[in-house]
Amino acid sequence: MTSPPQAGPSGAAGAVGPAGAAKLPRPIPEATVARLAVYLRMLGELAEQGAETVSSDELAAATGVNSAKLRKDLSYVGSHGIRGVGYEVRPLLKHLENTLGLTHRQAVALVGIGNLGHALAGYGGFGGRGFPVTALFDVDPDLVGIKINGIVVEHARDIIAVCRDRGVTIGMVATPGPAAQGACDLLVRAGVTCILNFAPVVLQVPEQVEVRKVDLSVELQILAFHVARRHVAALDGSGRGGSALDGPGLDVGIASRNGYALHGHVVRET
Amino acid sequence: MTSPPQAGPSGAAGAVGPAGAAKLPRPIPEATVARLAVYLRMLGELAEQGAETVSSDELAAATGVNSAKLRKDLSYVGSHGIRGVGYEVRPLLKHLENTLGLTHRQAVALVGIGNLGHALAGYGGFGGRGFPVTALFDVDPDLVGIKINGIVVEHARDIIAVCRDRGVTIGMVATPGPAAQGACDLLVRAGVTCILNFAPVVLQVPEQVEVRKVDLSVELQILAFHVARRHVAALDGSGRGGSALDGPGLDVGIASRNGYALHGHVVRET
DNA sequence: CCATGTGAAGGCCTTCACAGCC
DNA sequence: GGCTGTGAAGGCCTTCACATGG
Repeated sequence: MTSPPQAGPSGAAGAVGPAGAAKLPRPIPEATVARLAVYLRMLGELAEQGAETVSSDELAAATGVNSAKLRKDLSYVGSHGIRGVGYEVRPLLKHLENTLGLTHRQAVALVGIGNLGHALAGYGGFGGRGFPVTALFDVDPDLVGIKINGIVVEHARDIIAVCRDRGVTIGMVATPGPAAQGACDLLVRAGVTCILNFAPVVLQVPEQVEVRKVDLSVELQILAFHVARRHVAALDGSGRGGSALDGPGLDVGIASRNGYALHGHVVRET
Repeated sequence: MTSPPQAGPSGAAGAVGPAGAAKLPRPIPEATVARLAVYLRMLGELAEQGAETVSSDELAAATGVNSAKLRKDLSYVGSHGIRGVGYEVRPLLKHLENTLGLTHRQAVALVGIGNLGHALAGYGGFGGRGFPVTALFDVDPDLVGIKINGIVVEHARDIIAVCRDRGVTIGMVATPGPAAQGACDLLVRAGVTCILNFAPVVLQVPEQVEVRKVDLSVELQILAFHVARRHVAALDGSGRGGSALDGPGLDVGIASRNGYALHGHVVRET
């Protein structure tokens, strides 16, 4: 046993210099990596709108983070902002794509074509963002052989061969709970080192495999807790003292800071 | 600012819990709440297997966390384990259900019956866990009127009336990005205070509304980063595959080891 | 001037280690 | 003896505040 406690980022080794490499840039905090992807998307929208530059305040407001945090995040990737101006949209966009490893398309395999799996297979947003779903697997004879978005569903027993053949680098597990570990094992044996797990179980994986978990029931239960908490708080009748955050005088509301020109963006389904 | 740029990931103000009640001496950390739901599920499985008690080591291993963390988590909810033995499965299960506010079923509304929305609507796991999907909405005339799992899809213009009528307390937004804010606004006007957002945008909400975000593209991009990192590490520093663009000789490292991001990448507000 | 970049401070969370109890 | 419960220590991360520089 002793698999790393996976919960998002697993982790055992912090230092990324295994052998003798002497160069230590600044490691990028995990929390920062997650936000970089969000900045990236917003930068894409800004670029489509023709924006040349953005300030940290603008980009931070649009992505829902503190502007100091955004600047610090960008500093981790060696940002090149222009003082007094902001960041150049397109260069920054390219730079983040590089940092996140989005220079090459990553073939994705999906195991489990049930309710959720079917939706994931049909979701166009992945391919458009450089993550083409390249292989589909299930064990149900009624599913094996059908096509979804032009991809044939194959039997899960062929995971290893097919994934190797197509160069799959990322696996998604959307099977029922009891089947998830088996699917995961096959993906790992196929050489997949990053897995997105939708099944409600904790996957056991070798140390070098990264697992992230998306658990919809847990999300709802967390919200339920807050519903209950609100209910209790409401009985307390505390009248929310307005003391606005100590923001330096930018109390203008949403419109001015959030350009709201989301339209014109590629329509995707989620 | 009255509609604050959404706070950082999962940890702005950790204080969560009843203010005046004498029962819980300490507020429950947000991170703990998220894990309680995971413990709860595992306890359910253990109960089905007929287990009477579990030790913190066992439960921790099964849910992928450190056992000390688990004990501390349970201490926040005032647990009463038995020293030398462990925790009684069923009483603990009931206690966690109580704490998470799962004593009443929470009616859920889902806006956006596209690819993912359709899957969510048909996903049986919610109802079974106390979150019956009670209302479905879309604007597409081809969808309005059809039934999914016995629920009729209604037009999004009726969100306010229908949600109020059916006592919806939790909303899920699975629309395309540009439509998400509008859907969110209607839910809020209907009195919904907790929203699970699958759309790739940052929702602007009043302060008392809680939003959690599930962003599948971001999840994949985070994994892509780890693929790239592994690739670099595997090359042992000798050469970096011709990715020209970046500034300093940064080779991507990663800092954190402890699972902050639990399931999915999640944004909390309030 | 204005916005970036960053040391420093503070907060939340995790982990350790052991006292306490069954 | 075994396991829970918890103070204390340490780590990451966020936030502040201001020096820096176009």
